[in-house]
Amino acid sequence: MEEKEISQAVISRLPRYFRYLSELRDAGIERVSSQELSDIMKVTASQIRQDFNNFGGFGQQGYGYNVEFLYHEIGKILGLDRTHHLIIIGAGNLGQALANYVNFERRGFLFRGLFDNNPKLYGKKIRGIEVQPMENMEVFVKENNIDIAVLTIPKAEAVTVAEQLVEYGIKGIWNFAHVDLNVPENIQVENVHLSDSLMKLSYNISRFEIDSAK
Amino acid sequence: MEEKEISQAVISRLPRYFRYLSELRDAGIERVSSQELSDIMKVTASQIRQDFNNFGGFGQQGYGYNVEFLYHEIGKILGLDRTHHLIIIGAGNLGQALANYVNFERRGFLFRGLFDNNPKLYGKKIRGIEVQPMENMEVFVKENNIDIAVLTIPKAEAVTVAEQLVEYGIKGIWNFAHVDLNVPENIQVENVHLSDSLMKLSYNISRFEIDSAK
DNA sequence: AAAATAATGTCAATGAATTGACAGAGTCTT
DNA sequence: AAGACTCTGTCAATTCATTGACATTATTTT
Repeated sequence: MEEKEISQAVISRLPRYFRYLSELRDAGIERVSSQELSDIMKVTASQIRQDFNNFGGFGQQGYGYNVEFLYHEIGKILGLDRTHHLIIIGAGNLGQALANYVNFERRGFLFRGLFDNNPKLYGKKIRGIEVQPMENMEVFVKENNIDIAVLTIPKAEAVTVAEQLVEYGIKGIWNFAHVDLNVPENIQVENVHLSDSLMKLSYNISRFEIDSAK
Repeated sequence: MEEKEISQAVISRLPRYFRYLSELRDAGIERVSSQELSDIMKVTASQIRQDFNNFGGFGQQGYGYNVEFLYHEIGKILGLDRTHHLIIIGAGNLGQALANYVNFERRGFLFRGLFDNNPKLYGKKIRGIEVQPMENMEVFVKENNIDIAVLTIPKAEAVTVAEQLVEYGIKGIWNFAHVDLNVPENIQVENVHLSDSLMKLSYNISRFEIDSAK
């Protein structure tokens, strides 16, 4: 079983394929060709075939791809066939918003715990789950088989807390703190730097105005 | 004035440079070489020089870069020297969380309005700003010189609302709805697809486990 | 059942992004 | 003020990603 490393460029496109396939599926469509997908998604058919082929042949010549099958295969590749247990560290506005976001459960991401170091929040319930002090994290992570931690705390604390979580045995961190975490290679980090994203938007707005002034 | 198109790959890195420069600046550091930045940021010195050079020479041979100057230049490139007026459409948990996020103001992104179509929310105040019905959007956008709309509404509505906003004269959309918007070329869209991000994390966790089992 | 059609999987070509190398400009030391 | 040193800006080389082309295999039609 030869394994070639798959680039993050490809991985980044998978969720989008997954989303479109889910829509086709809901619409009751059974088969789809790379050309059809290409038209809908506005990417080249070649790229679609190339991307899918990284994981082996999901299609059939002369037929195309079976929507249901492809949908499930991509789901499996993305690890959506298994259940993840996640905790949220930081029960501020963003932490609470994420805790309330029910859709993640549909994909197997189960919200299990919510932590903060503000005593005023202790005991407050979100979707049935109480805010706990951060001292409880260690025991909670170990006893509840938590694999993902969502960091929605200020950057000053984020680096230290991340290191602790790694010690407790977490496997991945979804990082909303505006700082680069310092964790071992074997721990996966996915950053959501909202202000970076907003700055990119700002750049593109400015650039467009400059360009069109010419 | 020759203008070469700058790739989004470069743009995506600018906010991170900006962040590190801001930290160096706060630490009172006056100058920095591409090699030093390289060590701190874990990217190649060559890339740093290449990136900065897209916008003209900010450094000096034998000296390096002046932190303060570089910080401001990058800020200008990102359009942070001007003020943006933004409204948030969708006063649910995420919309409220973003509305409460004060740090954006520091960078010139001023939160001006909050809209929803749930009457129960009308009049609710966040940071002094009342939730308004979405029918008010058109007049509000035009009268208040709004250039950025933040979409935190369900995907079913997002596409239509985005089209309306474009008509009203918005220049950029920060899209948190899990759908691809359909807007003209001259309107900038920056997507924040949280579930895509979570799926990527999931993939990387799964992949690492598979890899290390070998 | 054969011919025509459709569409994948894959190889090759192109294009984009990153890295490496170094000449030359500027700084620092003595 | 001269020489040693530093570090950028930039060109070239390399690596990575995307696109194009097509042989092959399956499907559909007649």
